[in-house]
Amino acid sequence: MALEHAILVSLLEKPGSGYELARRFERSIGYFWTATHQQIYRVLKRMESDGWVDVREVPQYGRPDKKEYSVAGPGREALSAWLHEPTEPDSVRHDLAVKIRGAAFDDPAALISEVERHRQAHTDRLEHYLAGAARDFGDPPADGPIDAERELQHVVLRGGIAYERMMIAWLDDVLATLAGFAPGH
Amino acid sequence: MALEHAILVSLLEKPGSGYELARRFERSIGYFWTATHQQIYRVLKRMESDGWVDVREVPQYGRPDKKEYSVAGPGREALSAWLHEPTEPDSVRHDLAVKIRGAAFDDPAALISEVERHRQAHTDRLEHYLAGAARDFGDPPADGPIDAERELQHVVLRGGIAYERMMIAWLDDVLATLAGFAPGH
DNA sequence: CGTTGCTATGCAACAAGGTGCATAGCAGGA
DNA sequence: TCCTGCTATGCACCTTGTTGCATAGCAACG
Repeated sequence: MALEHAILVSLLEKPGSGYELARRFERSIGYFWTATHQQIYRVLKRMESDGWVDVREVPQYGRPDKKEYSVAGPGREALSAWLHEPTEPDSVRHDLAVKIRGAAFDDPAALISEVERHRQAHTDRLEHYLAGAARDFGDPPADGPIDAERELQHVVLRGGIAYERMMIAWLDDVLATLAGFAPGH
Repeated sequence: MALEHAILVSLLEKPGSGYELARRFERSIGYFWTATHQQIYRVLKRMESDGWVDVREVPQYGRPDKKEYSVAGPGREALSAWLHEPTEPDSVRHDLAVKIRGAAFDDPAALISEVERHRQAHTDRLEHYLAGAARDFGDPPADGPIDAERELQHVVLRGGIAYERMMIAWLDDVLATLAGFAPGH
Protein backbone atom coordinates (compact mmCIF):
# COMPACT_ATOMS: atom_id res chain seq x y z
CA MET A 1 0.00 0.00 0.00
CA ALA A 2 1.28 3.49 -0.69
CA LEU A 3 -1.04 6.04 0.85
CA GLU A 4 1.31 6.05 3.84
CA HIS A 5 4.18 6.77 1.51
CA ALA A 6 2.37 9.52 -0.34
CA ILE A 7 1.61 11.13 3.03
CA LEU A 8 5.24 10.79 4.13
CA VAL A 9 6.45 12.51 0.97
CA SER A 10 3.91 15.28 1.37
CA LEU A 11 4.86 15.81 5.02
CA LEU A 12 8.56 15.86 4.14
CA GLU A 13 7.88 18.53 1.56
CA LYS A 14 6.01 20.43 4.25
CA PRO A 15 4.55 19.40 7.63
CA GLY A 16 0.83 19.92 8.03
CA SER A 17 -2.45 18.78 9.54
CA GLY A 18 -4.79 16.10 8.26
CA TYR A 19 -7.02 18.80 6.88
CA GLU A 20 -4.17 20.42 4.99
CA LEU A 21 -3.09 17.06 3.63
CA ALA A 22 -6.62 16.43 2.45
CA ARG A 23 -6.49 19.69 0.52
CA ARG A 24 -3.13 18.81 -1.00
CA PHE A 25 -4.70 15.55 -2.14
CA GLU A 26 -7.30 17.59 -3.96
CA ARG A 27 -4.61 19.32 -5.98
CA SER A 28 -0.89 18.60 -6.55
CA ILE A 29 -0.44 15.18 -4.96
CA GLY A 30 -4.02 14.25 -5.69
CA TYR A 31 -3.36 14.25 -9.42
CA PHE A 32 -1.43 11.02 -9.12
CA TRP A 33 -2.72 9.71 -5.81
CA THR A 34 -6.20 10.25 -4.46
CA ALA A 35 -7.44 10.06 -0.89
CA THR A 36 -10.36 11.41 1.08
CA HIS A 37 -9.98 13.15 4.40
CA GLN A 38 -11.42 10.15 6.28
CA GLN A 39 -8.77 7.93 4.79
CA ILE A 40 -6.05 10.42 5.65
CA TYR A 41 -7.11 10.83 9.27
CA ARG A 42 -7.33 7.08 9.69
CA VAL A 43 -3.89 6.45 8.22
CA LEU A 44 -2.32 9.35 10.12
CA LYS A 45 -3.59 7.83 13.35
CA ARG A 46 -1.98 4.51 12.47
CA MET A 47 1.25 6.17 11.41
CA GLU A 48 1.33 8.07 14.68
CA SER A 49 0.89 4.93 16.77
CA ASP A 50 3.62 3.28 14.68
CA GLY A 51 5.94 6.18 15.44
CA TRP A 52 6.25 7.20 11.80
CA VAL A 53 5.13 10.77 12.47
CA ASP A 54 5.25 13.26 15.31
CA VAL A 55 2.26 15.37 16.29
CA ARG A 56 2.21 18.88 17.60
CA GLU A 57 -0.92 20.66 18.80
CA VAL A 58 -1.05 24.07 17.17
CA PRO A 59 -3.46 26.57 18.70
CA GLN A 60 -4.99 28.85 16.13
CA TYR A 61 -6.95 32.05 16.44
CA GLY A 62 -9.98 32.70 14.35
CA ARG A 63 -10.28 29.01 13.55
CA PRO A 64 -10.18 25.62 15.35
CA ASP A 65 -6.87 24.35 16.62
CA LYS A 66 -5.07 21.75 14.53
CA LYS A 67 -2.63 18.89 14.90
CA GLU A 68 0.47 19.40 12.84
CA TYR A 69 2.18 16.23 11.72
CA SER A 70 5.83 15.87 10.73
CA VAL A 71 7.89 12.86 9.70
CA ALA A 72 9.81 11.04 12.45
CA GLY A 73 12.88 8.82 12.05
CA PRO A 74 11.05 5.52 11.59
CA GLY A 75 8.81 7.14 9.00
CA ARG A 76 11.80 8.31 7.02
CA GLU A 77 13.28 4.82 7.20
CA ALA A 78 10.01 3.25 6.07
CA LEU A 79 9.92 5.62 3.11
CA SER A 80 13.52 4.87 2.23
CA ALA A 81 12.87 1.11 2.38
CA TRP A 82 9.88 1.50 0.07
CA LEU A 83 11.86 3.64 -2.36
CA HIS A 84 14.51 0.94 -2.61
CA GLU A 85 12.11 -1.94 -3.18
CA PRO A 86 10.76 -2.54 -6.68
CA THR A 87 7.10 -1.74 -7.34
CA GLU A 88 5.01 -3.09 -10.17
CA PRO A 89 3.54 -0.58 -12.62
CA ASP A 90 0.14 0.41 -11.30
CA SER A 91 -3.00 -1.22 -12.55
CA VAL A 92 -5.13 1.22 -14.47
CA ARG A 93 -8.87 1.67 -14.30
CA HIS A 94 -10.30 3.52 -17.26
CA ASP A 95 -14.01 3.14 -17.12
CA LEU A 96 -14.35 5.35 -20.16
CA ALA A 97 -12.56 2.67 -22.17
CA VAL A 98 -15.03 0.08 -20.86
CA LYS A 99 -17.88 2.39 -21.84
CA ILE A 100 -16.48 2.87 -25.33
CA ARG A 101 -16.23 -0.84 -26.00
CA GLY A 102 -19.64 -1.33 -24.39
CA ALA A 103 -21.18 1.32 -26.63
CA ALA A 104 -20.97 -1.13 -29.53
CA PHE A 105 -23.87 -2.99 -27.89
CA ASP A 106 -25.91 0.12 -27.20
CA ASP A 107 -26.03 3.53 -28.87
CA PRO A 108 -22.53 4.80 -29.72
CA ALA A 109 -23.82 8.31 -30.41
CA ALA A 110 -25.13 8.57 -26.85
CA LEU A 111 -21.53 8.47 -25.63
CA ILE A 112 -20.53 11.67 -27.42
CA SER A 113 -21.60 14.02 -24.64
CA GLU A 114 -19.91 11.85 -22.03
CA VAL A 115 -16.64 11.87 -23.97
CA GLU A 116 -16.92 15.64 -24.37
CA ARG A 117 -17.38 16.02 -20.62
CA HIS A 118 -14.22 14.04 -20.01
CA ARG A 119 -12.37 16.04 -22.64
CA GLN A 120 -13.38 19.24 -20.87
CA ALA A 121 -12.19 17.86 -17.52
CA HIS A 122 -8.81 17.02 -19.03
CA THR A 123 -8.57 20.43 -20.69
CA ASP A 124 -9.27 22.11 -17.37
CA ARG A 125 -6.67 20.03 -15.62
CA LEU A 126 -4.10 20.78 -18.34
CA GLU A 127 -4.74 24.51 -17.92
CA HIS A 128 -4.26 24.10 -14.21
CA TYR A 129 -0.98 22.22 -14.67
CA LEU A 130 0.34 24.75 -17.15
CA ALA A 131 -0.49 27.60 -14.79
CA GLY A 132 1.31 25.79 -11.99
CA ALA A 133 4.32 25.11 -14.20
CA ALA A 134 4.56 28.75 -15.23
CA ARG A 135 4.19 29.90 -11.64
CA ASP A 136 6.60 27.47 -9.99
CA PHE A 137 9.05 26.59 -12.72
CA GLY A 138 8.80 29.47 -15.15
CA ASP A 139 12.06 31.10 -14.17
CA PRO A 140 15.30 29.91 -15.75
CA PRO A 141 17.25 27.65 -13.40
CA ALA A 142 19.25 29.65 -10.90
CA ASP A 143 22.98 29.16 -10.66
CA GLY A 144 24.37 27.08 -7.86
CA PRO A 145 23.60 23.56 -6.67
CA ILE A 146 20.76 21.72 -8.32
CA ASP A 147 17.62 21.67 -6.20
CA ALA A 148 16.60 18.01 -6.37
CA GLU A 149 13.22 18.52 -4.71
CA ARG A 150 12.30 21.21 -7.21
CA GLU A 151 13.61 19.34 -10.23
CA LEU A 152 11.77 16.17 -9.26
CA GLN A 153 8.51 18.00 -8.62
CA HIS A 154 8.95 19.58 -12.02
CA VAL A 155 9.48 16.31 -13.88
CA VAL A 156 6.40 14.82 -12.22
CA LEU A 157 4.40 17.86 -13.29
CA ARG A 158 5.71 17.44 -16.84
CA GLY A 159 4.37 13.90 -16.67
CA GLY A 160 0.95 15.22 -15.73
CA ILE A 161 1.04 17.67 -18.62
CA ALA A 162 2.07 14.95 -21.08
CA TYR A 163 -0.70 12.71 -19.77
CA GLU A 164 -3.40 15.35 -20.18
CA ARG A 165 -2.24 16.26 -23.68
CA MET A 166 -2.23 12.61 -24.67
CA MET A 167 -5.73 12.13 -23.26
CA ILE A 168 -7.13 15.17 -25.05
CA ALA A 169 -5.68 13.99 -28.37
CA TRP A 170 -7.05 10.50 -27.81
CA LEU A 171 -10.51 11.77 -26.84
CA ASP A 172 -10.55 13.74 -30.10
CA ASP A 173 -9.77 10.49 -31.87
CA VAL A 174 -12.64 8.83 -29.98
CA LEU A 175 -15.03 11.66 -30.92
CA ALA A 176 -14.04 11.39 -34.58
CA THR A 177 -14.64 7.65 -34.45
CA LEU A 178 -18.03 8.08 -32.80
CA ALA A 179 -18.96 10.73 -35.36
CA GLY A 180 -18.28 8.18 -38.08
CA PHE A 181 -21.30 6.16 -36.96
CA ALA A 182 -23.70 9.06 -36.63
CA PRO A 183 -24.71 9.93 -40.21
CA GLY A 184 -25.44 6.44 -41.46
CA HIS A 185 -26.95 5.40 -38.13
CA MET B 1 -18.52 0.08 -9.44
CA ALA B 2 -17.63 -1.14 -12.88
CA LEU B 3 -16.18 -4.63 -12.70
CA GLU B 4 -19.68 -5.89 -13.38
CA HIS B 5 -19.84 -3.67 -16.43
CA ALA B 6 -16.44 -4.69 -17.71
CA ILE B 7 -17.55 -8.33 -17.42
CA LEU B 8 -20.82 -7.59 -19.21
CA VAL B 9 -18.94 -5.96 -22.10
CA SER B 10 -16.52 -8.86 -22.30
CA LEU B 11 -19.34 -11.41 -22.28
CA LEU B 12 -21.23 -9.48 -24.95
CA GLU B 13 -18.13 -9.54 -27.12
CA LYS B 14 -17.94 -13.29 -26.50
CA PRO B 15 -19.56 -15.55 -23.89
CA GLY B 16 -17.16 -17.52 -21.73
CA SER B 17 -16.33 -19.04 -18.37
CA GLY B 18 -14.90 -17.38 -15.30
CA TYR B 19 -11.56 -18.85 -16.12
CA GLU B 20 -11.65 -17.46 -19.66
CA LEU B 21 -12.69 -14.06 -18.36
CA ALA B 22 -9.78 -14.12 -15.93
CA ARG B 23 -7.44 -14.69 -18.86
CA ARG B 24 -9.00 -11.87 -20.85
CA PHE B 25 -8.40 -9.65 -17.84
CA GLU B 26 -4.74 -10.54 -18.10
CA ARG B 27 -4.61 -9.18 -21.63
CA SER B 28 -6.99 -7.02 -23.71
CA ILE B 29 -9.56 -5.91 -21.13
CA GLY B 30 -6.99 -6.09 -18.37
CA TYR B 31 -5.00 -3.22 -19.83
CA PHE B 32 -7.65 -0.78 -18.73
CA TRP B 33 -9.43 -2.76 -16.05
CA THR B 34 -7.79 -5.31 -13.78
CA ALA B 35 -9.35 -8.17 -11.85
CA THR B 36 -8.20 -11.45 -10.37
CA HIS B 37 -10.01 -14.72 -10.90
CA GLN B 38 -11.34 -14.74 -7.32
CA GLN B 39 -12.94 -11.37 -7.86
CA ILE B 40 -14.40 -12.49 -11.17
CA TYR B 41 -15.92 -15.69 -9.76
CA ARG B 42 -17.42 -13.77 -6.85
CA VAL B 43 -18.96 -11.11 -9.06
CA LEU B 44 -20.18 -13.65 -11.61
CA LYS B 45 -21.99 -15.47 -8.83
CA ARG B 46 -23.71 -12.27 -7.77
CA MET B 47 -24.55 -11.35 -11.34
CA GLU B 48 -26.07 -14.79 -11.82
CA SER B 49 -28.25 -14.50 -8.73
CA ASP B 50 -29.32 -11.04 -9.92
CA GLY B 51 -30.33 -12.47 -13.28
CA TRP B 52 -27.78 -10.44 -15.21
CA VAL B 53 -26.18 -13.48 -16.81
CA ASP B 54 -27.24 -16.97 -17.85
CA VAL B 55 -25.10 -20.02 -17.15
CA ARG B 56 -24.67 -23.11 -19.26
CA GLU B 57 -22.74 -26.18 -18.13
CA VAL B 58 -20.38 -27.13 -20.93
CA PRO B 59 -18.87 -30.61 -20.73
CA GLN B 60 -15.34 -30.72 -22.07
CA TYR B 61 -13.11 -33.60 -23.00
CA GLY B 62 -9.47 -33.58 -22.08
CA ARG B 63 -10.06 -30.91 -19.45
CA PRO B 64 -12.51 -30.10 -16.63
CA ASP B 65 -16.02 -29.02 -17.54
CA LYS B 66 -16.78 -25.33 -17.42
CA LYS B 67 -19.67 -22.96 -16.86
CA GLU B 68 -20.22 -20.69 -19.81
CA TYR B 69 -21.78 -17.35 -18.95
CA SER B 70 -23.70 -15.12 -21.33
CA VAL B 71 -25.48 -11.81 -20.83
CA ALA B 72 -29.20 -11.95 -20.03
CA GLY B 73 -31.80 -9.21 -20.57
CA PRO B 74 -31.47 -7.52 -17.18
CA GLY B 75 -27.68 -7.49 -17.61
CA ARG B 76 -27.97 -5.73 -20.93
CA GLU B 77 -30.34 -3.20 -19.37
CA ALA B 78 -27.98 -2.61 -16.46
CA LEU B 79 -25.12 -2.01 -18.88
CA SER B 80 -27.22 0.36 -20.95
CA ALA B 81 -28.24 2.31 -17.85
CA TRP B 82 -24.60 2.62 -16.81
CA LEU B 83 -23.57 3.74 -20.29
CA HIS B 84 -26.13 6.52 -20.19
CA GLU B 85 -25.20 7.83 -16.77
CA PRO B 86 -22.24 10.19 -16.43
CA THR B 87 -19.07 8.88 -14.81
CA GLU B 88 -16.31 10.94 -13.29
CA PRO B 89 -12.83 10.59 -14.79
CA ASP B 90 -11.07 7.83 -12.90
CA SER B 91 -8.74 8.56 -10.06
CA VAL B 92 -5.17 7.69 -10.93
CA ARG B 93 -2.63 5.95 -8.76
CA HIS B 94 0.91 6.39 -9.99
CA ASP B 95 3.17 5.20 -7.26
CA LEU B 96 6.18 5.86 -9.45
CA ALA B 97 5.33 9.56 -9.29
CA VAL B 98 5.20 9.33 -5.50
CA LYS B 99 8.57 7.61 -5.53
CA ILE B 100 10.09 10.27 -7.77
CA ARG B 101 9.01 13.09 -5.50
CA GLY B 102 10.07 11.04 -2.50
CA ALA B 103 13.52 10.44 -3.97
CA ALA B 104 14.38 14.07 -3.21
CA PHE B 105 14.58 13.02 0.45
CA ASP B 106 16.61 9.90 -0.22
CA ASP B 107 19.01 8.94 -3.00
CA PRO B 108 17.67 10.01 -6.41
CA ALA B 109 20.24 7.88 -8.23
CA ALA B 110 18.88 4.74 -6.58
CA LEU B 111 15.66 5.24 -8.50
CA ILE B 112 17.29 4.90 -11.90
CA SER B 113 17.04 1.12 -12.09
CA GLU B 114 13.43 1.23 -10.92
CA VAL B 115 12.53 3.74 -13.61
CA GLU B 116 14.33 1.63 -16.19
CA ARG B 117 12.32 -1.41 -15.12
CA HIS B 118 9.10 0.52 -15.61
CA ARG B 119 10.30 1.79 -18.95
CA GLN B 120 10.95 -1.77 -20.05
CA ALA B 121 7.49 -2.87 -18.92
CA HIS B 122 5.90 -0.08 -20.95
CA THR B 123 8.05 -0.91 -23.97
CA ASP B 124 6.95 -4.54 -23.77
CA ARG B 125 3.34 -3.56 -23.50
CA LEU B 126 3.66 -1.18 -26.45
CA GLU B 127 5.16 -4.00 -28.56
CA HIS B 128 2.25 -6.20 -27.55
CA TYR B 129 -0.30 -3.55 -28.47
CA LEU B 130 1.35 -2.86 -31.82
CA ALA B 131 1.38 -6.57 -32.64
CA GLY B 132 -2.30 -6.80 -31.74
CA ALA B 133 -3.11 -3.75 -33.83
CA ALA B 134 -1.27 -5.16 -36.85
CA ARG B 135 -2.97 -8.54 -36.44
CA ASP B 136 -6.53 -7.34 -35.81
CA PHE B 137 -6.71 -3.97 -37.54
CA GLY B 138 -3.93 -4.13 -40.11
CA ASP B 139 -6.17 -4.65 -43.11
CA PRO B 140 -7.71 -1.63 -44.77
CA PRO B 141 -11.37 -1.20 -43.82
CA ALA B 142 -13.61 -3.48 -45.84
CA ASP B 143 -16.43 -1.99 -47.87
CA GLY B 144 -19.92 -2.22 -46.52
CA PRO B 145 -21.47 -1.18 -43.24
CA ILE B 146 -19.17 0.09 -40.53
CA ASP B 147 -18.45 -2.50 -37.87
CA ALA B 148 -18.97 -0.49 -34.66
CA GLU B 149 -17.61 -3.19 -32.35
CA ARG B 150 -14.40 -3.41 -34.35
CA GLU B 151 -13.97 0.33 -34.72
CA LEU B 152 -14.52 0.92 -31.02
CA GLN B 153 -12.10 -1.81 -30.00
CA HIS B 154 -9.60 -0.22 -32.37
CA VAL B 155 -9.93 3.27 -30.93
CA VAL B 156 -9.49 1.91 -27.40
CA LEU B 157 -6.36 0.10 -28.54
CA ARG B 158 -5.06 3.32 -30.10
CA GLY B 159 -5.56 4.89 -26.68
CA GLY B 160 -3.43 2.19 -25.11
CA ILE B 161 -0.71 2.76 -27.70
CA ALA B 162 -0.78 6.53 -27.14
CA TYR B 163 -0.58 5.98 -23.40
CA GLU B 164 2.46 3.68 -23.61
CA ARG B 165 4.28 6.01 -26.00
CA MET B 166 3.62 8.95 -23.69
CA MET B 167 4.86 6.98 -20.69
CA ILE B 168 8.06 5.89 -22.43
CA ALA B 169 8.82 9.46 -23.47
CA TRP B 170 8.13 10.72 -19.97
CA LEU B 171 10.26 8.03 -18.34
CA ASP B 172 13.12 9.10 -20.63
CA ASP B 173 12.59 12.61 -19.33
CA VAL B 174 12.69 11.27 -15.77
CA LEU B 175 15.89 9.36 -16.47
CA ALA B 176 17.53 12.44 -17.95
CA THR B 177 16.50 14.43 -14.87
CA LEU B 178 17.86 11.79 -12.51
CA ALA B 179 21.10 11.62 -14.50
CA GLY B 180 21.48 15.34 -13.91
CA PHE B 181 22.04 14.70 -10.20
CA ALA B 182 24.48 11.81 -10.60
CA PRO B 183 27.81 13.46 -11.47
CA GLY B 184 27.77 16.07 -8.75
CA HIS B 185 26.14 13.67 -6.31
C1' DC C 1 3.46 -44.55 -10.78
C1' DG C 2 4.59 -39.97 -9.24
C1' DT C 3 5.37 -35.29 -10.55
C1' DT C 4 4.58 -31.25 -12.97
C1' DG C 5 1.56 -28.15 -15.15
C1' DC C 6 -2.51 -26.36 -17.14
C1' DT C 7 -7.60 -25.96 -16.86
C1' DA C 8 -11.36 -24.83 -13.81
C1' DT C 9 -13.85 -23.27 -9.57
C1' DG C 10 -14.13 -21.63 -5.18
C1' DC C 11 -13.72 -20.17 0.21
C1' DA C 12 -11.92 -17.48 4.14
C1' DA C 13 -9.66 -13.80 6.09
C1' DC C 14 -7.95 -9.51 5.81
C1' DA C 15 -6.67 -4.86 3.93
C1' DA C 16 -8.05 -0.83 1.63
C1' DG C 17 -11.25 2.42 -0.04
C1' DG C 18 -15.74 4.94 -0.20
C1' DT C 19 -20.20 6.90 1.77
C1' DG C 20 -22.74 8.97 5.13
C1' DC C 21 -22.97 11.12 9.21
C1' DA C 22 -21.58 13.73 13.57
C1' DT C 23 -19.28 17.20 16.14
C1' DA C 24 -17.27 21.65 17.04
C1' DG C 25 -14.93 26.44 16.65
C1' DC C 26 -15.39 30.61 14.64
C1' DA C 27 -16.58 34.50 11.13
C1' DG C 28 -19.71 37.16 8.60
C1' DG C 29 -24.02 38.48 6.85
C1' DA C 30 -29.26 38.63 6.88
C1' DT D 1 -30.09 35.81 16.68
C1' DC D 2 -29.98 32.49 13.23
C1' DC D 3 -28.07 30.70 9.21
C1' DT D 4 -24.43 29.78 6.11
C1' DG D 5 -19.87 28.42 5.27
C1' DC D 6 -15.21 27.32 6.09
C1' DT D 7 -11.84 25.03 9.14
C1' DA D 8 -10.87 20.81 11.63
C1' DT D 9 -11.36 15.98 13.29
C1' DG D 10 -13.42 11.77 13.53
C1' DC D 11 -16.68 7.22 13.76
C1' DA D 12 -19.45 3.46 11.72
C1' DC D 13 -20.69 0.84 8.09
C1' DC D 14 -20.34 -1.21 3.78
C1' DT D 15 -18.19 -2.38 -0.58
C1' DT D 16 -14.02 -3.66 -3.08
C1' DG D 17 -9.78 -5.64 -3.68
C1' DT D 18 -5.92 -8.78 -2.32
C1' DT D 19 -3.68 -12.90 -0.45
C1' DG D 20 -3.43 -17.43 0.68
C1' DC D 21 -5.24 -21.64 0.39
C1' DA D 22 -8.04 -25.80 -1.24
C1' DT D 23 -9.98 -28.91 -4.55
C1' DA D 24 -10.26 -31.49 -8.76
C1' DG D 25 -9.87 -33.23 -13.77
C1' DC D 26 -6.81 -34.44 -17.06
C1' DA D 27 -2.33 -34.68 -20.05
C1' DA D 28 2.44 -35.33 -20.69
C1' DC D 29 6.78 -36.84 -19.16
C1' DG D 30 10.23 -39.54 -16.76
